[in-house]
Amino acid sequence: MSIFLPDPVVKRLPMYYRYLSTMEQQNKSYVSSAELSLATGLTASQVRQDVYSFGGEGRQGIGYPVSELKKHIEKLLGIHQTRTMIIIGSGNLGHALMHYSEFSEKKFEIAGVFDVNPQKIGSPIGTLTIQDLENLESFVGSHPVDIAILTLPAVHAQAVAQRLYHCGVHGFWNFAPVDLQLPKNAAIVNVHLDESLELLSYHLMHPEI
Amino acid sequence: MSIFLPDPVVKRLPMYYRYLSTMEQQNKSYVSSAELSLATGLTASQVRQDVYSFGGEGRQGIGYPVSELKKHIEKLLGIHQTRTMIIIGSGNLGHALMHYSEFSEKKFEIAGVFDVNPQKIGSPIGTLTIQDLENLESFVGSHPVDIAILTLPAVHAQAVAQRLYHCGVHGFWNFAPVDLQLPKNAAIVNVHLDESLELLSYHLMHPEI
DNA sequence: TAGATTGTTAATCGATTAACAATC
DNA sequence: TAGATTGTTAATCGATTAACAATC
Repeated sequence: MSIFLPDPVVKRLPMYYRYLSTMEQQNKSYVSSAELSLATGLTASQVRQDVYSFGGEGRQGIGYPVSELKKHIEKLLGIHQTRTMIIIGSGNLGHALMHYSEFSEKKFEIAGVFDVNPQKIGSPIGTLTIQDLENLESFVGSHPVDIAILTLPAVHAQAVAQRLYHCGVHGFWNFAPVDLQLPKNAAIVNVHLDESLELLSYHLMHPEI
Repeated sequence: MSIFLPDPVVKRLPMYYRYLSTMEQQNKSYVSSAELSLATGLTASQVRQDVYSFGGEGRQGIGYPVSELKKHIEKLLGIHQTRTMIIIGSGNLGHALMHYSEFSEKKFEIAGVFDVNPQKIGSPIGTLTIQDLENLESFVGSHPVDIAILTLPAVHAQAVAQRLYHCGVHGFWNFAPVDLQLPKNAAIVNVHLDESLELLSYHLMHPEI
């Protein structure tokens, strides 16, 4: 198992995983780099280089075994194991993610939802009850939590992230429009929706040929 | 105004814009590449190279004028003008984006919401009413629409995107876990939440040092 | 003037692409 | 065997970093 993977390769792993999942459902047993090239928009050469770099194995003259390669990527991504998540902030986005059905299929489970608004604390959300953010440390102390989903206002994100880090939560899926400053062993992935939309605006201004 | 900007630079524009906005609010008039380096995590050299490449101007010995640089990026991104959007799919994510308050402040307006579910059609959503997807073409024909937000099931995304493209909508903010195949003058930005979460899982598996 | 910081070219680094031998 | 396609090294391309002259 390779120690180091370049960041561009890592970022492409989920996409490979998605196409391989689709192909597996279609009972496709082997896929060539040429076919993956067509699906992903990458060059066939890059597909081969990627698979080579992350240690996947194919059969010359035949292609890559779909299920096997999928399982290999699954392990690299660590999505063969179940992850426990909590949601911080029960606003619109928090609610949407609470009910986002893709998660359960993919072994990501939501174990708690927290808010500071007294109006919301105690009210039901899915099969759970919104808890007071005051209880964060005690909850995390008694339940294993892998990932915190941050859907709270930007001004509070950094402080809450620090509290989470200090009680042992090292994974952050951050929807607040700020960059979190945490020790480098924290795993942070940002979903900056405002920036994403601004990027779309740019491409509308500057369409390709 | 530069004709071509490399993709990595374009992707950093929204981040520069965010930091410059914050600094403007703090009444900071000039910012150096060293300060931007600290904030963004990029090197000062890269900040200067970026600004140089997208045609921003600073003052030697002083730094970059915050408001001026912000306005410059604003124009590049095209977010000085108002954009009209419609939402396709009034599920959890569609609802959340409908109420996402960041938009209105930033000149992105939602003009319509569409669904195929007869139970939902006709019911209110914010200040609007959910419309039948059948009415898509007639609505777009009589209202200017810049961007379609796709929050519908993956299996229907491609077909609806094609309908939209053919009636003149060329901007797609795609939340469905598929890659859309459209003519290359279409502007597509994907928000693949499942892939984003899988990437986080990878980083949890392989923390930095 | 001295100090600070940009503007801009050149050097370096790393990612992508090309090529083709290996082999199924 | 002939054809197809991977595995792997080398070449190329482009992005980042370094350097320093220009100038505020």
